Amino acid sequence: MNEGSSKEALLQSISIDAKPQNRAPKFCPHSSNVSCTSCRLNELCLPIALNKTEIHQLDQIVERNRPYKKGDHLYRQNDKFKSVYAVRSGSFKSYVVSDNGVGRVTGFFLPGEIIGMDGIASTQYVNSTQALEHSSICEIPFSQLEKLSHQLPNLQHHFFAIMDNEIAKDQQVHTLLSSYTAEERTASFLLGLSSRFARVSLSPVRFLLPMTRGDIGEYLGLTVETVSRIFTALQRKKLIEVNNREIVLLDMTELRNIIGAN
Amino acid sequence: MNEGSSKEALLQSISIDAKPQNRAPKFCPHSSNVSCTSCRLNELCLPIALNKTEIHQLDQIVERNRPYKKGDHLYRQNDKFKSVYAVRSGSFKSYVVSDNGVGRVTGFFLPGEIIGMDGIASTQYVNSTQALEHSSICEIPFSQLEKLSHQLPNLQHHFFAIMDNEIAKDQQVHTLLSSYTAEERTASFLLGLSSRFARVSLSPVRFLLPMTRGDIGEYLGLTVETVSRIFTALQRKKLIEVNNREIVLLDMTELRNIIGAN
DNA sequence: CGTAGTGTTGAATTGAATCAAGTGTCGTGG
DNA sequence: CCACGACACTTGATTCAATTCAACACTACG
Repeated sequence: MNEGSSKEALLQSISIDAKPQNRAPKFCPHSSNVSCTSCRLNELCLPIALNKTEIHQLDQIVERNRPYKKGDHLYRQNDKFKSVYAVRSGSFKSYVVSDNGVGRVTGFFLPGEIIGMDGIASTQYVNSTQALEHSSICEIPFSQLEKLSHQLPNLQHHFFAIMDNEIAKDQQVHTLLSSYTAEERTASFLLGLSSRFARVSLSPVRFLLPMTRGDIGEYLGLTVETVSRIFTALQRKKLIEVNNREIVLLDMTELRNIIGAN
Repeated sequence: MNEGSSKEALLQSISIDAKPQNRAPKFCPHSSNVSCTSCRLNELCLPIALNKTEIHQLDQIVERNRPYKKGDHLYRQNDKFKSVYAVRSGSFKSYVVSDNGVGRVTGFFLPGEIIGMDGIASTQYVNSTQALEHSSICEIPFSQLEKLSHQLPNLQHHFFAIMDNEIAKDQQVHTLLSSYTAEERTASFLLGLSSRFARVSLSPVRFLLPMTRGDIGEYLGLTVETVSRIFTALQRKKLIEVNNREIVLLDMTELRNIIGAN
């Protein structure tokens, strides 16, 4: 249905760093961009649970790098661990490549989400992470974050919580992979994306996939072909509508039932 | 081969709280048991990276509960999050049960390992955790651990690292489940156990499985039947020897090749 | 405009699940 | 101390979901 236009609209809505507002840096004159205080994501990101003064302190250690373009690496497997990153706009994927060249996608990251927490233990990153589209991030040198955490109990607690969410998320994936069928995995994946888009005030029923079918397959433990087939199957059942990267969730209830049935 | 005796020997060696030593409490008079300082696991557990004074402070907040017997729960899904636990002896499994009654094992825990870090974020445990055999644990009230972490940078850092290991471990499982065959998963599982036993100075080639085939299956995303079949297949190939719960790894190199081949 | 990357669809194959029947093991109570 | 019952494990036959192999269409970018 009226292809071009709806697609454009979507493309706009999905791109977080849209147009107008958030230019002028306020608290971080050395930065080319918004401070944590004025960042629209501060309700989701590290600043959550911090008061004004505390956020200001956090601001001091955040480095706002140049934008990354599609395919650019944030870091690579075995690089020395140095920072964690908060996605400001765009999206990223983490992946590992085993010796024999088989790749596996370990995660996708949307705005407001934290990247790079693997590596704290080992002092090296265990994943590679690259941008899926034009994206921008905030870099937070971990040693400084750690130091600041001593002074700000809220920050320490919050950071524990973030890491813990990571664990919880991984365990959900564990469940997903160990007992779900291809259809259940795919439905669950779409619903997961949906609520993550909702978190950043994007439509939970209409969005563009930033990743390829191949990426999805490597993440869900399925082949490209299977992912593609499931998409068409779900479309045939009128649960979703697919046009290339554009997804419309037509029947969230029924999608949830697919998983709930398990 | 000479069943009874070898099995007894194993049973002894696997049971961490063996016999002689570690009785008399040293630093913790209120405890019925050893202090962190004198605990044989202190090289693996939380005290790592702490100095004597710091360990003593940690000691103050550790509660050494009565032993748990097989099937006893440490906590259940949705219980209010209160503590993390360090396994002193024995073993535990974590699991979730979905609405329809299908269970999934989310992890196994051996001596020196930390249980209960799910829940920090949500304030409720997301798993249930129960003893697989007679076991004892150290309970560490999290609020106090958090407070102490402010004072002891080493502890904070170490705890970050522990959580991070948890993440790394989950990601390995992710890989395992998303692209490995039943045989690869099983081989990987056995090798994983092997090195965890080695960590606590038990034989890495000869050990007793504390869990059932069913547990293994629920953990690896396989059925009981498949796990059983793979065990016999690996035995036929002379890579392992199986007698009920007793496992002997005959050819670790070849077991690693099974995985490496992927 | 052409080429590489991305996505779809079909047919054949296969690895693991399911169904089914049976043996082995352990803990409990008589 | 033995017998019983519940649970744990094994093995075989069949089925089925997802992979593999193969061919082709679409899209997007230099």
